[in-house]
Amino acid sequence: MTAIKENSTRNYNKQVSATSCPVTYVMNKIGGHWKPIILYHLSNGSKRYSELKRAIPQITEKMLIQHLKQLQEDDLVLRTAEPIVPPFVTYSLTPAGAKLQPVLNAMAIWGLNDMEERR
Amino acid sequence: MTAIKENSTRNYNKQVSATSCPVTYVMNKIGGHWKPIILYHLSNGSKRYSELKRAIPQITEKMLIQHLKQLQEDDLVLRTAEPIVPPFVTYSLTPAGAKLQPVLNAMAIWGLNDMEERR
DNA sequence: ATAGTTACATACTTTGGGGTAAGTACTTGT
DNA sequence: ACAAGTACTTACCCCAAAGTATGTAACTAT
Repeated sequence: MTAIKENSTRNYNKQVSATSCPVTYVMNKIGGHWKPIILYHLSNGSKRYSELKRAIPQITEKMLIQHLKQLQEDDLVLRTAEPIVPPFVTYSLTPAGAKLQPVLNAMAIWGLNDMEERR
Repeated sequence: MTAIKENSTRNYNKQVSATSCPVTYVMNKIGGHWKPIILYHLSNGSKRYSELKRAIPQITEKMLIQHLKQLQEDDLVLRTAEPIVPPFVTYSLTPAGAKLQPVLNAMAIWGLNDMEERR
């Protein structure tokens, strides 16, 4: 999953910003084209991998699992796999992921309002 | 300021996400390593270019004006130049930029709480 | 036997954000 | 004459995120 070059200025600055600026810290967790959209779809209850895929048609499978993995690592999303075949894997929000909802809502409200005003 | 290739899938998806997902819309405006930090420093009142530069020592001048320009284009920040020499340019938050403050606060609060919990 | 389903994995390429370094115009202080 | 300050600009490079394409295991239904 894309190895990072630890000793680049870019990466260094990112670390610094993330630890010193809580807003950047949040954006590192929910940034990326698809993460907010994934979180949105999971906010209406847990979904299977294939359900998410169908719900977000433009996303490629690579991007979908990549972001799902990152969201798991950040403890925002929980993966539950039933050991049957064909596989049955569901994704749901963790408590931390659920606590993020008001923040996402606040952002969405500002965004919608701003889009409205600039029309 | 880094020309964009309009007809790339990447850029297309970004546009789509930004117009269909209000959260992504917001992140396009406040994303980037330095934008939240710049907005934070402006939230305590307007600042000169050189004051911002000194307040954020790690940022390069290129990044600083680049982000300031984008923030102006997004109508979050207002540039006021007095026609004297040496130049006297101040940056301040627009009403839209000020309205963003509660959102940034909500993000910061979640971020700080999350950082705390994972220690 | 073979086609389909599910949930991935992996190699390769592209590109846009970010960093480095240097230069500019205009004036004031020494 | 020249150094210093202010607010930029410009050319160039690097790399990590995103996209493209293809493959895989294990089982079921026809």
